[in-house]
Amino acid sequence: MSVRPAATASENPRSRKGIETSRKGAETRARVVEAAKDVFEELGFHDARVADIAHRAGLSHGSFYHYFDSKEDVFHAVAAATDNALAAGMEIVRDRASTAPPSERLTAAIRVHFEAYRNQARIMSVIEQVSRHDPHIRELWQQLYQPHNDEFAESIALLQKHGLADRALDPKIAATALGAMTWRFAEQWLVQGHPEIDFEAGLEQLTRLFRNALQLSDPEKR
Amino acid sequence: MSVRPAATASENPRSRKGIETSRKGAETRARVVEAAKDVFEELGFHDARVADIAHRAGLSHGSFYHYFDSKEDVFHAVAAATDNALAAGMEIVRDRASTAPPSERLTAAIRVHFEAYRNQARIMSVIEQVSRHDPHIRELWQQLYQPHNDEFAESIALLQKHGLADRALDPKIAATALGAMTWRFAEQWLVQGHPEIDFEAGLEQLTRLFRNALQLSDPEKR
Amino acid sequence: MSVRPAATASENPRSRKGIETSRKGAETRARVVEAAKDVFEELGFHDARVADIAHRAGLSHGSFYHYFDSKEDVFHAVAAATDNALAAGMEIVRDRASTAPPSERLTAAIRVHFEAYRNQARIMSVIEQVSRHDPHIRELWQQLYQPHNDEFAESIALLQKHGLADRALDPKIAATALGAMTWRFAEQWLVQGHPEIDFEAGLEQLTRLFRNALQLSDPEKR
Amino acid sequence: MSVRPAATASENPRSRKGIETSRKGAETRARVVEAAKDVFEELGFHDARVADIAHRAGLSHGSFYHYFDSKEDVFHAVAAATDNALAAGMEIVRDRASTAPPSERLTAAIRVHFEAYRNQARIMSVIEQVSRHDPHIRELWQQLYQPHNDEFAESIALLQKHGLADRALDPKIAATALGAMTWRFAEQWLVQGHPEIDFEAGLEQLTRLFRNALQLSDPEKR
DNA sequence: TATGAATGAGTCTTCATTCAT
DNA sequence: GATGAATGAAGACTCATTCAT
Repeated sequence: MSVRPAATASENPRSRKGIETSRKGAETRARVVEAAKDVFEELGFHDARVADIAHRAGLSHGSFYHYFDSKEDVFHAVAAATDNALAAGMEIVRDRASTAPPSERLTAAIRVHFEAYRNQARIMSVIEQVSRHDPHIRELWQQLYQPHNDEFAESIALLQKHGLADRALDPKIAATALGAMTWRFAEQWLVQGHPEIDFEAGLEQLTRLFRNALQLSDPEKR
Repeated sequence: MSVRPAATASENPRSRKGIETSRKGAETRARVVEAAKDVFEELGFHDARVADIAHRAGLSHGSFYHYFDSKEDVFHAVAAATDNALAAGMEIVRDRASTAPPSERLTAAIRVHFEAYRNQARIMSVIEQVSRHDPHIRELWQQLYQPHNDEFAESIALLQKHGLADRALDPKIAATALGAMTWRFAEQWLVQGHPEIDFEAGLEQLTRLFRNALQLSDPEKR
Repeated sequence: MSVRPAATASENPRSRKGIETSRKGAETRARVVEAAKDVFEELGFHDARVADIAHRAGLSHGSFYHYFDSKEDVFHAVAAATDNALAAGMEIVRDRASTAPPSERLTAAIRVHFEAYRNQARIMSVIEQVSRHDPHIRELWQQLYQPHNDEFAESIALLQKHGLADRALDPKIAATALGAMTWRFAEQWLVQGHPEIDFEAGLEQLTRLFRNALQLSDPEKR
Repeated sequence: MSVRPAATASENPRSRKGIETSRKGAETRARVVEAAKDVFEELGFHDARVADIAHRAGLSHGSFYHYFDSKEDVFHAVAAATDNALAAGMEIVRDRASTAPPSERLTAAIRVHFEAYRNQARIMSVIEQVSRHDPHIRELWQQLYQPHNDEFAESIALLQKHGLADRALDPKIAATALGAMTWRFAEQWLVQGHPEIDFEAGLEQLTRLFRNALQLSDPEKR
């Protein structure tokens, strides 16, 4: 499922940048990416100025261009980093998932997702916005999101086959709709702080809505 | 629940602009709002230029400022108009709803929502983006959205009281999460065209997910 | 022979600029072109800044872009204007030429050329430089220059046919080489001021070199 | 006539740069000059970046400044090298010239000139451009060109005195004008590839134009 | 010698907004 | 009401050059 290709692409921009990089250079570059993430989170993409980013990275205005070709370019790097961070979280579910019963797997998956989201929430909100106008970001995003959606759809289909989930549901649509719920709810809850409920309570409610929606029943309960 | 009439939107309804609004002036103003909506849908808020809007309205660059104080100002007018259009749709549900059984009311509500969304989908996507950085828009948006959410939460609570819905759900959270699902799914489906399913099929699946999630049972079925 | 197409092209840039232009606007635009010509003559293309041009036209920095898309764009306008000015000069020769004997025609043509050049010399020097890196300018230039060269070659061929010019010369090559002499000598003489001789003396010498080179003999002298 | 040795070109031959020039250092320096020549030929002076030159020389960006003080500085070195290459060609004519009859000497001189030009044509075109704005280059160029022009003028005067050339010509002006022809024609022909004729044919025509222009007659033909 | 990180002045360009007519 | 000319602040980006290692 790895998203490497896209990530790599934005690390080797087409320009001469970074062909030969010293340790110090790599560190500075990382500092710039972090600074960019902070600034984008605070101001959004459009209102963020390259000068802000450079300044926060403790760098002169011009030095920014030693590392990135443009504001878009850093943004791609930030998105790729976020992408990687989230992907790492997702992997975990996959492994743990194999043996456990469906409802436990679901619970685990939702928890992992929200825990990952909690750390990346603000920047992801920005990424989503930008992806509407930047095909490159959109593609990067699809590459991360799509596999999970497909996998989720397959899980639903499997459960239906075993009589453990509502057979009237179209797996693809259900996966998309429930994914939409998770994603959007996470943004409202964790970024905009509404509703004001504690983490465990939110998780529990979300999980229950999921189970209900799929009419999920565990095998041993039969 | 009422959402303020359109006049509210442009902040200073009787400000410098439009003190003496002739018939022709009102028509031109309306043309500008429409043009603005088109342009915002195409380019988003930031990339839309006042010149684009004026041009599409068949107006000179400078004349734009006879009608609106700024780009923000037109945007508010556009948002208010959208707001009104959606609110009108919502009213209908309310009236029809009183006598019908819960599941029918839900079905009707979801249909109305998606039908309204279908026409306003693109501009709403833009409005959502802008609302993240524009408190005025955010407030406007809250004024529309919150009442529905509250109403929805109350309905859920009522159903729970009558034993017609899953009592383990927190009405507020459930209302928010299911609202998030509807909203986000509508955007993916109707704006981005994914998944590619026909309108009735999408409606049917969404409705079923809703019913399942709430564990909704109709009174007569008991 | 008119070079209108190219000239027109640079007057209707692809952008929205100048679609509707008032009298005042046209005047300002003309002032910008003149200012640009002055600045380019003084500093050359690369060292000329848009700010210089705007300032010399008595215009704010940003207003420049009301009339032209870029520095390149004004340059094209300047080149087109020069092109037109020279072309007008050339026309004259054509008319007068028909009846006069060859040597007189030659004398007249050389005089006209140098008189035209004298006024446009500096800017033409710049245009020549730019044309090496700007295909658009190069083409514009070719459109002016080529027809004259062809016409000159035809004249030589005709004279050869009548036994009035050295038959061992290849008309095309001779036309090109003598054109090169005229052009380059004019630049050294009229732009760089070397050698320091008066206008009539220079003209007389150049004319003699031309006549000698072609071994031109007038019909009546036979 | 001698043109200053290459050292002159880089202004401060024993300045900060190259105080202790090792064998390796000298080689690298030569590589930079060659790289610079290539880049200048391709992009012209203004569009050539120091980074390009360093890169083509297989050198790091910063190392460039071990060898040259500035972009101007390398350019001077390149110009000096070209100057030397051409001067070498010219010497040959001088030696061979003394005994041969005028027309043969002319033929030889033109051939040598074009053969030299053929190899240096592109860079010379750039040098000419730069010399318009760089007094140092202009002077360097004068130092090469002027002596030849003077020598040529003297030759013409001598021929006139012996009745072997058109006495109505001013030797200085004729030398300048014919030099202009040679120079400019060479550029059009050898750099821009127009007209498309083979080397010998071009040479033959040019030579004939020269002879005609001067009304050159060989002594033995008298 | 060599490297590449860092600098910052210099320019172009965009665009919302104002204003005289 | 309408026009389009004019403004100027804001910001992105380039590149020659310096410097610590």
